[in-house]
Amino acid sequence: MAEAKAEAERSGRGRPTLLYATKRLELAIRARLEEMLQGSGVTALQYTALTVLAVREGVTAAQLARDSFVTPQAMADMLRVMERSELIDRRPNPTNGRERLVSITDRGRAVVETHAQAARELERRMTADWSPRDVEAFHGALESSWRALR
Amino acid sequence: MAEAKAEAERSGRGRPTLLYATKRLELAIRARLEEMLQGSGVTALQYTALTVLAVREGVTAAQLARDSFVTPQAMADMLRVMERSELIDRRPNPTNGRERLVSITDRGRAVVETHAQAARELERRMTADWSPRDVEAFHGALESSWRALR
DNA sequence: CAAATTTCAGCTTAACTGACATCC
DNA sequence: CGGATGTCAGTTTAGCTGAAATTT
Repeated sequence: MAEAKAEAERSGRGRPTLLYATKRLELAIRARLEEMLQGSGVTALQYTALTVLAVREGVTAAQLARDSFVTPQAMADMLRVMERSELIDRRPNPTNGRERLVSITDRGRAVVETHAQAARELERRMTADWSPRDVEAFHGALESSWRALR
Repeated sequence: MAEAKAEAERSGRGRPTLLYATKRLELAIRARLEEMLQGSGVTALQYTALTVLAVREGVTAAQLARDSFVTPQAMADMLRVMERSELIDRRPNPTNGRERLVSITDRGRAVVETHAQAARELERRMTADWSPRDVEAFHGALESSWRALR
């Protein structure tokens, strides 16, 4: 057990692992997002999904599930709720009968825009005092490590 | 709605937001951690908590909850399960009767060590081809943005 | 047939809110 | 007393597994 402690010391004076540091940041973001969305009728998870769908038209639930590392069932659950709230709609793919393509609705877009200002503020708060280079590097690092785990 | 799309374009050709990029990475890490822990009897969440407790002796549940941005009740739930599995124990603080200090047990430490190799491999995979500088910068960025949201 | 997408059903876990006792 | 800690009870949500229908 002394070894575990020594290992931790060697790897940076008790600095949390990359794995934990990522989780911790995600939890903090979720907490702040939920504050921001108080009373809006959408959850932090739904809002995050909407920001993705706002720039990604006509994608299948299965593809979204793969991108997000959740099961198709979990994604279907979320989409069903969002469809009921008319934040998204799903239409059969004309060129592939079994697929249903997901799109954001005008109402979904309105939700995103209503909170866009606050969301940008949140990101700005996270990256206050960083250079544009640093922000760019952080973006790149998050994306690159995500891709490495696919 | 054309504005939302234009905004997205301007901010980087449909690049996901920092908020989503972080969540997506966290989900990917969790999925890989759970593969790694198959059959070990601990969840990804418990394992991550154990790695923290391995380098942080004698802390209260309330403090852990604050650090992790979860409610005290959620933390209590998790600790109760881990105590039952004898991964941690809790003893009254001699200098403060109401507090119960959490410590990792030898068994908890053994779990961490059993998977330390695989966890390091996971982190290495995330940061393959990065310079030590880049890894350090990523660590710093995760911690700094977490701190900015507290 | 094999593979992929979607859906249904049932379940477990992780979180929440609210209330309350306890202790400095 | 006020503030923090811890716990109990009940609920909700998010995720899972397993199984089946459908289509390419």
